[in-house]
Amino acid sequence: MKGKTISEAVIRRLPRYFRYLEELAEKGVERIPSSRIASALRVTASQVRQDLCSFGGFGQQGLGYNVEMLKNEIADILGLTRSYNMIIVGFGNVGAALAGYMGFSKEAFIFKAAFDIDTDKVVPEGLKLYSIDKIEDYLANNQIDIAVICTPKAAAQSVAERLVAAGITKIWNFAPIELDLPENITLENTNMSASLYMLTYSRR
Amino acid sequence: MKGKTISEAVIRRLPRYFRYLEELAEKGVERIPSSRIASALRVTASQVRQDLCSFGGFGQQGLGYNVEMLKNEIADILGLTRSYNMIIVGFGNVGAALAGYMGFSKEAFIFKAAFDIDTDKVVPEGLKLYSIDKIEDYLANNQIDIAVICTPKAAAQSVAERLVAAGITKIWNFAPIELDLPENITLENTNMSASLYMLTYSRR
DNA sequence: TAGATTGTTAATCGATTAACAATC
DNA sequence: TAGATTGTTAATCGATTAACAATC
Repeated sequence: MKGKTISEAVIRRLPRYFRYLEELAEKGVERIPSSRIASALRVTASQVRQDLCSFGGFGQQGLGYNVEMLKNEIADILGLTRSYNMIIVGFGNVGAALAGYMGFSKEAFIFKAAFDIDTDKVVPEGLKLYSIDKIEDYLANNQIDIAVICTPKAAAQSVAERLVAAGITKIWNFAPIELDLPENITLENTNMSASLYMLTYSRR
Repeated sequence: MKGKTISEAVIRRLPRYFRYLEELAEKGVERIPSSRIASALRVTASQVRQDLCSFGGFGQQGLGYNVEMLKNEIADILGLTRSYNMIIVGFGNVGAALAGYMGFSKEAFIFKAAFDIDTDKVVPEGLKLYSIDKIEDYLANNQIDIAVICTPKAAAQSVAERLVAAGITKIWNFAPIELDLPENITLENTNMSASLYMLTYSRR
């Protein structure tokens, strides 16, 4: 399977493998068989092997996988070996929560600035808050990798277009709307309501 | 296709249809063909028809779908015709953001109480903050549908177990850990880091 | 009626699972 | 060596797309 492009389905599982491998590494586990990864993440051992094999097998027959090696390999595939400068557009509840969220790797994801209509809002130490008018100015003078849109629905599309025009290629959208952007933009949507609906929908 | 169980893949798309139909309804659009839904959501018309047909066709040949009717039908399937009482466990950045988030339907999702170790935190009007020790007490005396876990990683599993023991069956987990819970619990995970990794991973 | 568009079946495509030879 | 476990191929399963008759 080496050399083939990795499917979206596999990529979506990589963060879970990664998180689990981090835990194992912390605990000092050195080797792990696919069967244990599988039971921890509630998938099949076959799928684990198929997934890991798709980007080049790092296991050893009879011994399983080297935790540290596999973790590093996945980090590399996910692009976690470098750091990313980020800005937040729309500093309401969601924007503020992200800026203060402790779950992100502090070294890998650096919140540089936030933009809002109201520039009097309180921001965490180290983060700068600018008027939303200043987006273009700021992006012309600062190298930013990822923009996070946390504006209300009505503002999101126009903000997104401004970001794209200013050279942003990776957008994380929290506004509850389908953004219409060029093909070359990498867009990730986090739809809070949709997640909640998965709980209100009763299976079976 | 009527009568068959609706697949997970279809269910995951329903919130997007729903959101789009809400927009159309607001604009006063009365009928819409599958082709237009498809282009708005960037899926195929065939898939839209297949999806909608899977829970009983509500379209009319030659005329498309009645927006209001379809919206109500999807709301019904997603369980949005009633309201849900919710509690938040762990009132840090994420918990506070959810409590203040304006994107949820205020009528359908009602945040009743929050629980934290620190009971001196500021909470929005109408929400009560209790010590985390009071969870069992509270749940014995209040009918709660959904519990949201926003604690740090280390506390999440034990909090989840306490919630389940106290009768909670629907859990929305924001803590960055795989919770191990009984089969009958409906669990929805929102993994912020995973979403971000989808942006750092470079396609193509 | 003619045109549009659904509902649904069949064909295709992709992803998951099973199986097992290779090998540590 | 014997046991364990991978890498990988083949089989299965499910989801998406295509096609078109039915019908508004």
